[in-house]
Amino acid sequence: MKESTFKVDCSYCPIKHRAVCARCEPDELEILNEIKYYKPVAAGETVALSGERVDYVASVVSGVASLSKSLEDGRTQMVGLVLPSDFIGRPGRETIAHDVTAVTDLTLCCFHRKPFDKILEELPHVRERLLEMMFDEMDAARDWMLLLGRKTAREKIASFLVLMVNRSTLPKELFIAPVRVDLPISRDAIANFLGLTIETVSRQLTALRKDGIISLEGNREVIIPDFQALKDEAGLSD
Amino acid sequence: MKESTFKVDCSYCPIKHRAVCARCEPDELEILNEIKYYKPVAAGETVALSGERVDYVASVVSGVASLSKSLEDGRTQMVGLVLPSDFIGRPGRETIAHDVTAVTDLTLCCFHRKPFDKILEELPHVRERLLEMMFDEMDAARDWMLLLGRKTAREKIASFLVLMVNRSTLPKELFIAPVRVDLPISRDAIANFLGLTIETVSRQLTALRKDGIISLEGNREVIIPDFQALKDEAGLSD
DNA sequence: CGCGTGATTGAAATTTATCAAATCGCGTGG
DNA sequence: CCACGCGATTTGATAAATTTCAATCACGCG
Repeated sequence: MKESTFKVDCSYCPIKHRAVCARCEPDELEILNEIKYYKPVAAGETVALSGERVDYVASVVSGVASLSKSLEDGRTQMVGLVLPSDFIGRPGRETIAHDVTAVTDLTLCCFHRKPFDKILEELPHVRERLLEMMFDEMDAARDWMLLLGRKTAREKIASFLVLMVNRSTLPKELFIAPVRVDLPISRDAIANFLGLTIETVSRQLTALRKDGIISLEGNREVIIPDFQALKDEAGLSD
Repeated sequence: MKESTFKVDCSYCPIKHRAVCARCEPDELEILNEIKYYKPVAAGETVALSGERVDYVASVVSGVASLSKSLEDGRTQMVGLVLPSDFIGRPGRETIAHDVTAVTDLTLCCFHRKPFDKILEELPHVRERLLEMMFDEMDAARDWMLLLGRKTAREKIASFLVLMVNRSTLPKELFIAPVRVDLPISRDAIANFLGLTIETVSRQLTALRKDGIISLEGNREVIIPDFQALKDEAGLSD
């Protein structure tokens, strides 16, 4: 695989305030800048497979990726939804334990593993920010476990929609009903996210529509007339 | 809450090789030692509730604790099983997002939040080790999500038993069949761990027993004549 | 305009939960 | 040392939720 890679000035970076480099001083940024390279990935492409050796870690600059794990018979569960500014990879370890797939077209800001490991030792602000991001991810994972283990199909769908709204809509926009969300992933991916089948996802979406909680426009757009009503369906905690 | 707290010399610490302080130099240990205090917690007691302010973080020295989250109607999902050497709490944040309960009698090695936050900034080896532990926890959480979202009840039980064996048995002991494990938690806790009901847990244990995969001795002891056979039931990946 | 992929709908099967009752394990007091 | 009692566990019958299998529908594209 020899795709075109390139480099872009950090000062224009859309994720500079939230990514792993967010806390860096200019001189630290310069050091990171030297080892970084951009890498585009087309939607649907596999970034890495479970067990594979990956010689870089990366920040997602734009696009959506998914992390997933599978059983031998093909059942798969998404275990991470990776949005812009999120970090991919594990410093200090060569292999990964899950598949990474580009859900949409993706731009990665990659760092070769070796130099990045060294940077982690030398730049406290990177290590600090990475630790904080891991804690946030852990909190999200725990919410997700509650969803997977205990929520009903309807609650799962509602929770998912609430999550999508929270991630894509500015807080103040929530006061102007109705809210619109664009789903970044297919029904199949939603099913893998929620531990359901495609059919159940579809059925629950129509059920919510028939109950007036949402309306659907095309396959990827959801309109929510009353966000609170949707949250009530989600079993709270989101 | 005014329990007896006390302090113990780090050199006798049973978890010194795996805890958050594992990488510390003697002088770093000394700094940690100054702010630490031991705290015993009785089995069944609540260590902290979701949303509560907690003014310390801690390592588990001995015993087992659980992290769990609940929906308003009482459905509960365990989101973490905390064993000796594991770390509890989130530096840099005052409140926690899940309940923490002592499953067995517990000894905690606590650090007041404020000084610990400062130590995180000053002692690179603590920060480094904590980051590594978080990555491990994240990996475990992702395996757990696959289990919750996609495994059948039987596979969940088998996976749980495999996990218990791996955590409590030395690798070389696995070659000497049969393997014995002591379950650290009740059926109810197992159900909360696996996203099942008590009844299903009980039924699947009986089913595995009838199929000759395990045998049960009392309520807390499991004997596994053929560990590989059990792993086969777990759907691998564990 | 037909094809193909993704989504929806329907009917039946399966898994797991729920409700109810019996039994077990174990510590306690006689 | 043993009967008693209580909580934990197991077992049974039934109900509910979700999956599975099958068919149809919708829409973008060549």
